[in-house]
Amino acid sequence: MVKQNKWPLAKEAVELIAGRFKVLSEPIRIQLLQSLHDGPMNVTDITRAIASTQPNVSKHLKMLQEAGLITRRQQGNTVYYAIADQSVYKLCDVVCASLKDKFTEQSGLFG
Amino acid sequence: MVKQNKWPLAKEAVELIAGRFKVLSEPIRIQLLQSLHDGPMNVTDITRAIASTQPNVSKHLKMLQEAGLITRRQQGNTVYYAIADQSVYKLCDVVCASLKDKFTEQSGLFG
DNA sequence: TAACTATATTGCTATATCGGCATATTGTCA
DNA sequence: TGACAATATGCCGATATAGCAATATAGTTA
Repeated sequence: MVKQNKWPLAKEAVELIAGRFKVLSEPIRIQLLQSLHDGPMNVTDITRAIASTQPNVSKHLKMLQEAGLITRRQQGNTVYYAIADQSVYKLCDVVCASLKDKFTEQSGLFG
Repeated sequence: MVKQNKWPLAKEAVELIAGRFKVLSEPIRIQLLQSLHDGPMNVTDITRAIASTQPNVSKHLKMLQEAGLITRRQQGNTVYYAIADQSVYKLCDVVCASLKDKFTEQSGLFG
């Protein structure tokens, strides 16, 4: 039961949709979004949380921000990022359910 | 109201999720999935429907199939592909809604 | 078997982007 | 102002993948 929008989608709409998926297509960016799930965090703490380097984290946070998925708030010389679009969690959950189904089905092949 | 799975997700789970998004991150693959929305189609018809080349269509169909999103059925010398995972439409709809919200909000900035 | 059709594969070039490193920028505080 | 801390940016080499063109493969039919 999928709520449908206008079909077929315009070419430009398709590109925007694909672009959104592209933003989410890197594990580190999924991790960043996850680390912001329970509230805003600054770059240093995020860097520790996901065990990456600060420049790399900053770079990917910027991409997420430009995509409108997170917000940036500077306070003194520390910068807090926060989730701007809760739908990303919905997307992850839908994918998780799909993957789970798939693996369950596959394991069923062996009784 | 987002149904939560186990958090934080394991590193391997994050990679699988990102991988699923990566499959959906190309406009042509979104188009392919759309063209299969109303039922199975063969490669030639799909190629016409999305105005691409046959080798390119075959390549991307293969990727979608390997990701478990579509199925392949050969009948004679024509091959029919069909949707295997309806969740992709759900994903597109969630993204569409998010994008629509974003643009609505932005247009609101101008009264 | 030969010709034909439908689909898949391979080799290629061009482009995009990742992570790492060095460094620039900006804010704070002594 | 100078030293320091937090964050951002620019450059790099390596890798991935898109689309194209040519060709291979497999099924059909005469």
